[in-house]
Amino acid sequence: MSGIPVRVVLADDERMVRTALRVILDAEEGIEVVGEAATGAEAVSVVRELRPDVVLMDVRMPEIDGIRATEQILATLADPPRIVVVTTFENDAYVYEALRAGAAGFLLKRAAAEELVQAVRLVACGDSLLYPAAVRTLAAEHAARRPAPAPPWAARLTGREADVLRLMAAGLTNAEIAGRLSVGPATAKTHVAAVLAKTGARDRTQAVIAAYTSGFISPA
Amino acid sequence: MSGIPVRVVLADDERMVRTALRVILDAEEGIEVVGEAATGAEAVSVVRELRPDVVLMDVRMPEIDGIRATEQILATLADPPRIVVVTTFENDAYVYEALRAGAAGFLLKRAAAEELVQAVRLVACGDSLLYPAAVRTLAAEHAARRPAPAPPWAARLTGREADVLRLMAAGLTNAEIAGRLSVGPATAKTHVAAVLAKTGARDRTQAVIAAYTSGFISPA
DNA sequence: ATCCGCCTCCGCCGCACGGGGGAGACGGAT
DNA sequence: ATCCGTCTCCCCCGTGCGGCGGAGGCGGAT
Repeated sequence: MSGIPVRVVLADDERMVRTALRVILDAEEGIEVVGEAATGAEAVSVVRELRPDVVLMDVRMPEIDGIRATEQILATLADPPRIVVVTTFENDAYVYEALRAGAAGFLLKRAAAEELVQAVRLVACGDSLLYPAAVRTLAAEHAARRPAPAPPWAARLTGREADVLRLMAAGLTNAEIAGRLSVGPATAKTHVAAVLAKTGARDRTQAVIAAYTSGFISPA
Repeated sequence: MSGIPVRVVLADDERMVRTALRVILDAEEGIEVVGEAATGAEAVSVVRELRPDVVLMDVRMPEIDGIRATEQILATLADPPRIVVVTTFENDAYVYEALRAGAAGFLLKRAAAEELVQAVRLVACGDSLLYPAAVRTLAAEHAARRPAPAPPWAARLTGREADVLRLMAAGLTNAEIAGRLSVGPATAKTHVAAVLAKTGARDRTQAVIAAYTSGFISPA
C-alpha cells in the first residue's frame, strides 16, 4: 500500500460537507481527494473523467440522486470505482437501494472521522464492504428468517401429512393430491383433515397460509 | 484513539495461523494481541479472563466451533468483546450463522494483512461491521427479495380486489370478507371471482399462494 | 399378546365455494 | 352525451370441500 495514493471523488450537494470530508481525507497519508461534484449528474461526468478509485456519494442530491448516479456509473464505466454511499439517516430503504445499485459500502454522516478514513482505505484495497449499525438490522433480519419462528405443529405432522400439506401449499385439490401420492381420494381427504386439525386451520387455505408464515415452505 | 491499544485475542486451532495473525497485528501501532486459544472452549475461558476488545474467531475448531463459542461468549459476558469470525471458505451458511450468533464482523483467511488490521481497528472503535464479498450475496439476496419478482397481475387488480386478496390471504371466507368490507356477500364473491380470474388461480387457495410467492403479501 | 400410531379406505351430509350469467349506479375520460 | 371501468348486488347450479363416524392392516413398543 501507500505506493500510489487512493484517489477519491466527493459527491454531495452541500459545499460544507464536501469541504469537511476533504479536510479529513486530505490530512490522511495515502488518500487524495481529486474531485468534487454537487449533483448526481455532475458526479457521473466527474467520475467518468477523473476515474477515481473511490467515490463518496451522498444519496440526496438534486437532479439525480446518489442511488441512480451509482447505477449509472457502474453501468457505463468499465473498471468502475468503488462507491461508498453516504447518508444522514439510517433509513433501511436507502441502504438496500444502495446495495442493490451496486454500492461497495455504506456510511452514516455522523460516522467518526476515523471510520470515514478506514472506510475509504478498506474499499480501496479490497473487495470488502464497510458498514454501520444498519448491517446489524440486515443481518438480524436475515437471521430471523433462517431458523424460522419454529412451527409448533410441524413436528406433530406425520410424514404423509407433511407431504399432503406441501401439495396443498402447491395448490392441488384433494383429488390431485391423491393422484400424486398414488392413493385413493378418501385417503387424501383423511390426511387433509388431519392436517387441518393439527394446524388449527379451518380450511385448506388457512393451512396453506400457516405453512407459508411458519416457514414450513418457503415462498421461493 | 491510540490512547490505549486495542486488546485482541486470537482463537484458531492451527498454531501457524495464530502466529501469522499475531505477527501482523503486533506490528501495528495501537493493537496488542493479549491471548490465544486453540479450541472453542478455550476461547470462551480465555476471553472471560482477559476481557479483550476484539476476538478473532475461527469457525472450525475442535470441541466447540467458533459459532457456538461466539454465542457463549456473548450470552455469558456482560460488556462482551466484538467478535470477528474468520474462516477459509466463503460459505454462506457460515456467514449467516456467524451473524446470527452475534458476530460483529466476518473475514476471510485469504484477506490481505491490511484488511485484517483495518477490520480489527474498525470493530474496535465503532459499532461498525466489516465484510468481505460475502455481504454482496447477502445484500443481493435481500435486494432481490425487496422489489419482488414483479407480480404482473398486481397492477391489474383494482383497489377493492387488492383488499379482497389481502383478506383472502388472511384466511377469511367470502362471508367474512363481506363483513370486513361492509358489503354484501354477493359483492365479496364477485371480487373474489375477479381476483381468481386476474391471478389465473383456480381457487382461492391458489390465489393466496400466488399472493405469497409473488411478494404481494409478506409471510411476516 | 396387547396396545397404539400411522396409513389406507368407506359411507353420509351440509355448505361454502366457484362458474355463469345479468343488472344498476357512480365516476372519469373523450 | 357517451363510453368504460369500478363497485355494488342478484339469480341458479354443480361440486369440491370439510365434518362426522367407522373400519381394516401394519408396524413398533411394552
